[in-house]
This record gives sequence, structure tokens and C-alpha cells, in this order.
Amino acid sequence: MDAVKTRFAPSPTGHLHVGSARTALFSYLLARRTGGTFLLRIEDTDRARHQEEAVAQIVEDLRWLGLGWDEGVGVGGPAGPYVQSERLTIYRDAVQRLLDAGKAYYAFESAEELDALRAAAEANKQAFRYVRPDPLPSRADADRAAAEGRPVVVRLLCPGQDVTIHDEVFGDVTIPAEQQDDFIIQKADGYPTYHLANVVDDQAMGVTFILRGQEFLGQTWRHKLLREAFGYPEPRYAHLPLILDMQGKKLSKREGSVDVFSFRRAGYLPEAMVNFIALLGWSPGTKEERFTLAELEAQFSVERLGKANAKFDRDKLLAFNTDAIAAASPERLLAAFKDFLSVNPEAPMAGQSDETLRRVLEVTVGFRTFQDVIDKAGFIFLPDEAIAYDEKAVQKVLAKNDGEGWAMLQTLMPVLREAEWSAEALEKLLNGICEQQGIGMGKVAQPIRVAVSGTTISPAIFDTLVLLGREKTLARIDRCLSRHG
RNA sequence: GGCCCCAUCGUCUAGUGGCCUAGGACACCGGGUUUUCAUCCCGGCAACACGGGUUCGAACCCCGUUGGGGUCACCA
Repeated sequence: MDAVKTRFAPSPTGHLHVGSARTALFSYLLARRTGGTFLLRIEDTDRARHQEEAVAQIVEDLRWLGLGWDEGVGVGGPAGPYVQSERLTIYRDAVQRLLDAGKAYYAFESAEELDALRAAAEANKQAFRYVRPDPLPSRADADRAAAEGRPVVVRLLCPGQDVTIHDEVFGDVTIPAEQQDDFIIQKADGYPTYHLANVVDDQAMGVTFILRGQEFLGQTWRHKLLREAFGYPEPRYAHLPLILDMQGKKLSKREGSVDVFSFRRAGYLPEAMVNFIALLGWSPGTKEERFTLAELEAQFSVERLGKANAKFDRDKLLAFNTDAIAAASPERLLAAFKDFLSVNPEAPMAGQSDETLRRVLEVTVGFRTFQDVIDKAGFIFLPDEAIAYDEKAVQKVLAKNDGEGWAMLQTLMPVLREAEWSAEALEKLLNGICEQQGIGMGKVAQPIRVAVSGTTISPAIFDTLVLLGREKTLARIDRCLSRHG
């Protein structure tokens, strides 16, 4: 395929949603695959919804995923600015051109009047369509309405013909003329609507291939009509099937944890996220399932995009993450873990040295997310007083069989006090005790585990003790023993 | 409700008329490794929504039904 120019154009309403992340990913991949360019534009034409931090959050999320852009916000380019609220005069000029050409006109209905018409249409079981006034209001009419305090908007004068969209995923889709009406292109506050700004910018910025969610497919007729009115050429379109939650509903922010930042905070690797998301609506056509970003850049193609909506299966994401962690080098893992801690500053091991962190990662091998590392080894870094004893663990491991666990701890105290403090030496020592008493390792390791962690979950016991240190180990066993009395 | 779109295991999907007694992955179930929790290894269960056509032959083509989703804003 020839080099294409794609774009990702989110509106700043918070962190990057996984659906948006996939749109960004595919747009990025298509640009890379064709040797084209990928640009980032911010569509902030809604003054009410605008969130100040959102742009920075989206940029951060894209960077975390590893999706760099060649042009746009933060990096500049020939068609800037790349934030729509800074391009208002461009849109106003564009609207004026349409007005001058008689392809758009003013309208003054209030929101209440429109709502009433909509309600009436619905009561009548009919779809609401704006009825074009005849004759069309003049500029003087608009000025008068404005003077009376009425809202003045601009609507596009639609030709009233069926419009067919050529979509690379869904094929030709025709929207009947009866379904169209003269939609608003400039709001009463002077801001352009999404449709107007989007079309004007895609043209101004040279975008040749538009990838976006399927929810826009039924509205693309507006963009095509706008382009015809301006005399713009048509770009190529590829609408992506939607990502639904496991209940089959559209993934919404309200249900929580569906933005990439929440997965970052939960201890997922960006490479796993990218790999998993890439397979939602796209398939390489082979049995291969694990891909790096670079491999995706080499293999992605719009021909292999599917049409059916996909459900977002967290279990599968978890499996991808497990594999990505297993495949990561120690250095990569350390860097990712530190990134995780940077967004989880309250974590017990936040602030520990690289050496310690590396060690923690080693002894917790098998973890599926970085949160698992905290769940499994976080107690080591807690103050001794913060260790809470799980009643069931205490019962099962210490109290059962006439308190044989407690007895074991009593036996162990003096031994550990004199022990050489290394994993090898400790292992040898405890193995000796097992042989001597003719018992299994569980009988000695478990009581120690519960005493030091409060639970039956920890890294291998020798590693745990070494990381904890002799002093804390003895203090915790002592504390556990004294609680028993 | 009008319009648009979609339809293979519970989930993501492979499959473009014969290579399909439908393949892979996740989940699930069973077993194994293990000082805990995990990881890991082995095995198993499991789908072409339904009904009509077309064809020598249909998961693949056509029509209908059903089901699901999207969209009908001065939000994007």
C-alpha cells in the first residue's frame, strides 16, 4: 500500500480509553507499515467537557504504550496548531465560505424548542428531522435574532440525496436521504461542531486514511457532504468494530478500569496491552498470537481487520501479561517495575534500591502483574507492627495439632539467631532440622512464613528470610510468639 | 421506533465451495511438578444462531427469521 497519513484525534476527557487506544494503535501501525506518517490532534471543541489535565494524560498514555507520532501535539509540524481550540479562525473562515456560497445557513431555534420538536416527533413515533426554513434566514435575520438574545448556529444545507460511503472494512454503506437533515456545523458559542472541525482539519493536515470506531460509520455521510461542499477529495476510511464489555455492552468509562492508565497502575506491561488490543478486531491470519510492537508494524494490514464487535476479556489480557513478563529481560522488568512504582508511590517497596527491587523480582518469579509482586512480597517492606495475622493461617499452621507450629517457632528461634544468613546456609540448616525430626519442609517453612508475613503466601522461605534480614525475622517471630502468649 | 452494521467454542479468533470428523489461544475441568502462593507441564470439554434456497458438494454464495450492536445532540 502507498504511504498514508493517519491521525489519532481524541477529545480530552480523561485518560486514554482502551477503545481509543486500539484506534490509535491501528492508525499508528498503518502509518508505520506503509512508511507514512502518524499525527496526533486534540479535538477540544466542547468547552463544557474540556478537562485541563486530559491532554497531558493522553500524551502520557500513548507514550507509555510506545506509540510515537511524527506530527502534532508536542512535536509540531507544518499544519499546526494541532489543538482545535487554537484553530478557531480557521473554522470560522471555512464556515463563512460555505455561507457565502449558499451551502450553509443560519438558524436560531433554542435548545428547548428543538427538544420540544424532538419530543413531538417521538410521540408521533417518527424520527426527528430538522425542517429547513423557507426562505432561508438572511444575515440580517441572524443579526436581529442575536440582538434578541437568541442562539445563532449555522447549519449545512444538505443536497438531500442518498450518500454512499466506501469503507475498507464494511464495504459500501448507503445512508438514505430521508435519514439526513441539515446538521449544525457551528455552535451558538462560535465553536465549530465535531463534524466541521474534523473535516476541515483532516484536509488541512493532509490526512489520507481515517481509522475510527464503528459508531462513526452511520455519521460519515455528514463528513462526505461537508467535503463535497468544500470541494475536498475523499480520504480512505476504515471503521473498526467496537470493543464491548463482557456483558456485551459498549465499554464505558463509568464501569471503571477500562483506560490504559488503570492497567498501568494495576501492574500490566505496555507490550502486553498493545499485543492484546491489537488482536481485538484484527488477526494476522496465522496461529501466532504473541507480537511485539515492531512485529505488528511489519504485519498489520487493513485487509485483515474484522467486522464483528469484540468483547474485552480481562482473563486473556492477564494471560498475555503473564507471558510478556516471562519473556521480558531482567533489565526491562526492573524498568517496568519502577514505572509501576512511580504510579503507585504508596507501594511498600517504593523507593527501594535497584538491587533490592531486582532481587524482589527474582524471588517472585511467576507473578502475573506487578500487583502480584506487592501481594506476595510487599509484607517484607512493611514495618513489623503492620503485619496482620490471618486467623485461618494461624489456626492451620500454628495452632493445629496441639500448637505444633508454635512449638516449631520456639525451636527455631535460637537456631536462627546463630544461623549464617544466606539462602544456601538457611536451606541447609532447615533441611537438617527436617531430617533430624523426620518431617517435611512444610512443617518448618510454614510456621516461619506465617510468623513473618501473617499469611501462608510469600516467596520461597529462604529468599524471604534473606530479604527480610535476621533482625526483622527474629523480631517478627518474637512478636508472633508473644501474641500467642 | 426509523436507519445502518454484525453473526464460528463461554471469550478472542483461523477458515473466502471440497484440504473441516472446523484449527489455535484464553477461560473452565482433570492430572503432574512444588516448602506456601503463583508460574510451569500434560490431558480433556467446548462452536459453524435458525429456516429456506443455489451447487455434485456449503461454516464459506443468496433470501428470510432470530439475536446482538451502533446511530438518530449546539458530545465527540
